[in-house]
Amino acid sequence: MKNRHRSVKVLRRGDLARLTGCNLETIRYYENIGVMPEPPRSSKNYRVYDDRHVARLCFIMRARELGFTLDEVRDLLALVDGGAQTCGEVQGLANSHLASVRAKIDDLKRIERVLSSTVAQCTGDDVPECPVIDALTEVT
Amino acid sequence: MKNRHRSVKVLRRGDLARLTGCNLETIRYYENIGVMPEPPRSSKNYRVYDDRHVARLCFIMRARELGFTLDEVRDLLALVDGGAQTCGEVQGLANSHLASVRAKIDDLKRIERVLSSTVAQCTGDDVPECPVIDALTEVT
DNA sequence: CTTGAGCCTGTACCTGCTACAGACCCTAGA
DNA sequence: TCTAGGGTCTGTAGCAGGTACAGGCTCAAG
Repeated sequence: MKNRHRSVKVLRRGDLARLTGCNLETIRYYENIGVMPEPPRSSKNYRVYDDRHVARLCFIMRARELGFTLDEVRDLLALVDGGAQTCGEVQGLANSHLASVRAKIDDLKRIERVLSSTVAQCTGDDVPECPVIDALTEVT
Repeated sequence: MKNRHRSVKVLRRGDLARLTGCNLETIRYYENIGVMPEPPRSSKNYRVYDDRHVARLCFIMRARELGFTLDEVRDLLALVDGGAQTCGEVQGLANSHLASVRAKIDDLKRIERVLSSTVAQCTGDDVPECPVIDALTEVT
């Protein structure tokens, strides 16, 4: 009730940041690179947001959490914005992203194997001989 | 035998790149950021490398392959260069790197689980309803 | 009336490279 | 001897995906 006597409370950039947990500057960055739309401005040139901006930013952040690149996010948004996106199209994007996630996991697992088996040979003593250094030095 | 009549064949930047498989420009970059030493120069100001540069660059590349950051590489090199590095010190660095590798794997596995279980619900049809979009849109 | 908070803009910084422009230098072939 | 082509040198800009700051407005509370 406390805002009844003046224009309805609008969301400014800081509000959007707080509501979504997004960094303040990142919001402007997303606008610059075109994944967030340019919002209307108040008379004092302040950005004015509404519920749909909140929803879109949440969408973007959720997609980023799932490891989609900003390019992929743009593709997803284009499909959604087109209104005529199909489950098949979205599934295609998600599947190719899934493949790259799995490739990264495999890479890291390989690294983990090499690293842990090497470290396991360490004595951990105050001696200069170290299997890790040997592994790095070897011209395998 | 073919170089006997002039000064011993020296390695230039391109040779070092070919021998190690490192990108030409990356060598200069590593020098700029201080992980490769500044090599001596020829009379015409060309960088002149030798075996030890080859060995050091291989060391760096191998560490990078194992996912060490350049900062971590710098630490490893400092220990090695110090001459008095101990197995315990190196093991410490390797172990903390290993922990971050494992953390990344866990992150990606979580992403993989969410993504694959969501995609599995897709019909893949030409319909606008899509579980992936729903998952991204939901204010969970 | 001042102080602090918020917003605006542009720009620089981060990691780990990669690529390019514009200048030299050197060697082999015609 | 000239020239074409490669190599090298320097500095700088670009990529992703942000983050952070300076310098200037505006606004509300005390």
